[in-house]
Amino acid sequence: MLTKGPYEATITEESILNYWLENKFFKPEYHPEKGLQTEAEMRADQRDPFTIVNPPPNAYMRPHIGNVSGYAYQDVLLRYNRLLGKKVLGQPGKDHAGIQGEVVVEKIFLENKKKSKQDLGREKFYKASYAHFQKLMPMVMADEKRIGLSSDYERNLFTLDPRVVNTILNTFVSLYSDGMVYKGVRIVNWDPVAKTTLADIDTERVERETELVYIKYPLKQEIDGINHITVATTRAETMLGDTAVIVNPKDERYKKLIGAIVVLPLTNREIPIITSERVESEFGTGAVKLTPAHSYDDYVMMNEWNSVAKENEKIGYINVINKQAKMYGPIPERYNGLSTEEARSKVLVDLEEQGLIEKKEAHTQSVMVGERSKAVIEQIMSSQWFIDVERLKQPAIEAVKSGKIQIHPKYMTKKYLTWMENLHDWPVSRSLWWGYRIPVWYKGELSEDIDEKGQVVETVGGEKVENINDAVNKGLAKIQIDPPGTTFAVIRHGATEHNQEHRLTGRIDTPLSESGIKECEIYANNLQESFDLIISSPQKRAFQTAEIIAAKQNSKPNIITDERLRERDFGIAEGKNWEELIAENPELAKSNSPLFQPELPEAETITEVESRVEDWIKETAEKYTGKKILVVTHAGVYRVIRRQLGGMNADESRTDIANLQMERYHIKEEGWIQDEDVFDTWFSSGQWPYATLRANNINDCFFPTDVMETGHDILELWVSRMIMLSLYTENKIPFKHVYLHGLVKAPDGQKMSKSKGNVIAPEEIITKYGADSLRLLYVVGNRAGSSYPVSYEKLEGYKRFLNKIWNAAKFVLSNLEDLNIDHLANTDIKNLNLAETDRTMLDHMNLLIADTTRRLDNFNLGIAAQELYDSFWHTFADIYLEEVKMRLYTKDKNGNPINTSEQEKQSRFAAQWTLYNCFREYLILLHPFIPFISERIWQDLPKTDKESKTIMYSRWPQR
RNA sequence: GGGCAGCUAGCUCAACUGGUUAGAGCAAUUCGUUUACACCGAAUAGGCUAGGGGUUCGAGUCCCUUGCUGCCCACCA
Repeated sequence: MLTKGPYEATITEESILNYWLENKFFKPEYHPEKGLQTEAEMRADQRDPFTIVNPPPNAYMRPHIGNVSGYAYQDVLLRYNRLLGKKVLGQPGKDHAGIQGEVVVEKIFLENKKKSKQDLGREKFYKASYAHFQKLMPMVMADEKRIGLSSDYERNLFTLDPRVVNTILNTFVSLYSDGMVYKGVRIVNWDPVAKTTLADIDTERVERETELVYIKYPLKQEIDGINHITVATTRAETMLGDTAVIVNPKDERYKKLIGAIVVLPLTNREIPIITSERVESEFGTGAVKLTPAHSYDDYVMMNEWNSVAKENEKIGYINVINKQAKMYGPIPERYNGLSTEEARSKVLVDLEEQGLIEKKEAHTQSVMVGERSKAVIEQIMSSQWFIDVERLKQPAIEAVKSGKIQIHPKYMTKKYLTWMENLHDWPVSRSLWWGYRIPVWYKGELSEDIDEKGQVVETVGGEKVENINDAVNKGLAKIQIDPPGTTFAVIRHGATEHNQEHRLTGRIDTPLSESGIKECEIYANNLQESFDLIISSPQKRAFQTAEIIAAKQNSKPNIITDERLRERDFGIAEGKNWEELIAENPELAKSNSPLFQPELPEAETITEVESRVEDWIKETAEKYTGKKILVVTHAGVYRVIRRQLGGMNADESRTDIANLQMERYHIKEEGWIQDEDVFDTWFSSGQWPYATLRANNINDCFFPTDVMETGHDILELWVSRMIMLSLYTENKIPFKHVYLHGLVKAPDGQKMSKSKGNVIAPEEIITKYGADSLRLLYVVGNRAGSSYPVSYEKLEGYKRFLNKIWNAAKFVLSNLEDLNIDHLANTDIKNLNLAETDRTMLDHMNLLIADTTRRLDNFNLGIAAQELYDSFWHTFADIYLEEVKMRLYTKDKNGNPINTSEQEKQSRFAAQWTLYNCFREYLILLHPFIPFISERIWQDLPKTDKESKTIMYSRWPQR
């Protein structure tokens, strides 16, 4: 029974959550009538799918109240669609968080173990970080559960999970083979302390007092009595790398100097005067020294100039600062090796001596520093991996323009399109250890140097390479998932039934069972690897398996059979020879086992099998060096092969799809070194929707997904990438709708941030007001895209609303106690003696159902929730319940029986009927928003046998 | 500098494609109530929807314009 007194949200919610989890209601396998199905049954289940891939939160820290808000919106949609009768999947995940993740973990190691990442070494650091993240993930997941997010936690995935690796890396390899990946020299933000390149987002700006120095650059030839041009700079030392002086083409003062040659002081290099609209004539002298290698703006201006300039007028860059932030390259010897500050002073002294300094003035400059290291960022030229987005962006623009993907709120569409249309090539490499290491292998060490002209050059094993294609062509680089060498991927044939009978007949050529074929097909569909060759046992089932897989391979590999892979004795499957097996189980000898059929080869001992398999491996590895081979055989030989390969000091990895396990063994070729960089996190999270579903082998039933729900702040960074990569890899849109929520602000309206110390933990709110109240705060009256502050007044109000529902439930249930629920369910509305107030209530209900449905369908969650709130409280509770009371009571104040006449009884029944139906519908309508309390009351609501035991799988009311 | 959004009751926000008298919560004032709920109910007050102009039978909503506020992008060498 519902307890008397105020509603105890926290206690109730915890037990309801356990009830849901224990019954596996969050799994798409759960069916309202059939209960929990197997994965195969779920796959065959004809209900419409509905999928939301949850944006993966950072796994290293517990989310704050704003991070959790998204789950509330996602869950409203998940639960609503479940009530509509769909097969619903919420796919959760946790993010490794790139640079932030690396910094956080390193700090912890430094504090706890007094070891830096260099002390640990790359491999150990990665493993330790992985373990650390695995430990933290359940904590982050606990918060997701607590807010009620009804995602399938058993399918939760970490972004670096081995099951998603192949998908992510494969995309890069295939982008490369489609000519959409290149390595190019580009200006980067280099953090000389952290020794890494930084994305702009990982930097911040600080104000610094400095001096703006006016320097005279002499002209080679005097023009109209002018013999120099004066530039203003705060970074005099970079003049050693100047390649032009740039002025605004409209600036009258310099018009006649455009195209003139300047002799750069100190180095005596000759550089031209060129133009750019970007130069502001009012600042300094209106003439700017151009150092494309060390200033992002200059770099941009160089590219712009070069894109329109004639071939002989193009300018280049000269890199004069190295990765230690020291002066380096084609510069006078006396500056070599100085820090930038030392060089600046020295340059100024030298210029002063030559009388080239016109004046100095104080200037406030904002300099870029690393967000974590606080070190001054040097912009330098470096070779980076890029993805050419030209061919990716058009389909992604089209998908949104055509309305195949809809963005809510609609005005954000423009934000997306503007960003996409201005999108430039995407630099995807990051100098980190924590992430997907770029699958490129070099024959010898890759090194990046500055040559005598200040140009970035790369060498592989000491040999200079022009670009990555050049390196590949020369055999110095390979772009592939596995390390160079021969790869054996081993699976056994696809039969699952292993009853005794099957095993006994299995050794002769029986075909795959129906379920075996199905299993193989699922496997082949979900296999994210391509093979050069398939080698199969000549036995039927193995060969069939090989054929099914080969048919799904884009590389169309040949299948060859090898007699040595034949399994001759089922006994070795158990690791025993047949004699031992019969000794254990004498019944076998009496059976019709083909084991005793004379036409078959003799059974072997394990040693014999091992020796023939060993021969085969050696021969194959030699014959097919550098290939990737899939080996398909029967279970016993399969095990022997694995054992043998495992003993060959080879790298191992394993994937399981359906009931089939694949183990890969790389027999590495000596001398190959993998690229040191990892991918930008957006490269992996940009593949998250299909990468997760593939890893769980359910891409075929749940992709494309229905809704991507996330904060509007990462529309460009994340959503755009998912659309591009999905259209490229899957040739499908990743989702049909994008719902962008606003950001939750602190109670004072300020942005919530750790540094401001105004971060609120969800736990804090939930223990005080309940998860349902918090969900209402997120949803009620808020519209997509708009930010809103945390309001304790509102939370208080929503807590009271829950209490109102609780008490209304007590009233309704206590007045239905004498009711036969089957009788009520079978009573037609026409036979009821409805009062005016009943009809008004029922009409109101019809309207409410229609409104709520329409609003949820249109993603107007805030209005839907608002109307439900108002309707329940002010129409149902305040008006209808009050009006109906006197008809329901069976005793007056003094305990005397009332409502005893036949007419009164009929009226009472009509009231009960209306009360029951409306209340029941309210619970369902409210359930997506406040799942806990609605479920708790549902448990006590009288129900017919046909009705779902959990409100999660009840039916959305139809009108 | 470019783009986007916002400006509505004292405060925080709604009003879905133009359509009754612009609504909630909190705060305020008055009254009531104990067979669901004092974590309640009823009522009152509070608005030239930032200013100005336009389109329309009709504008918070569409167009123009001015002024603030916030966010994103590009940023002074």
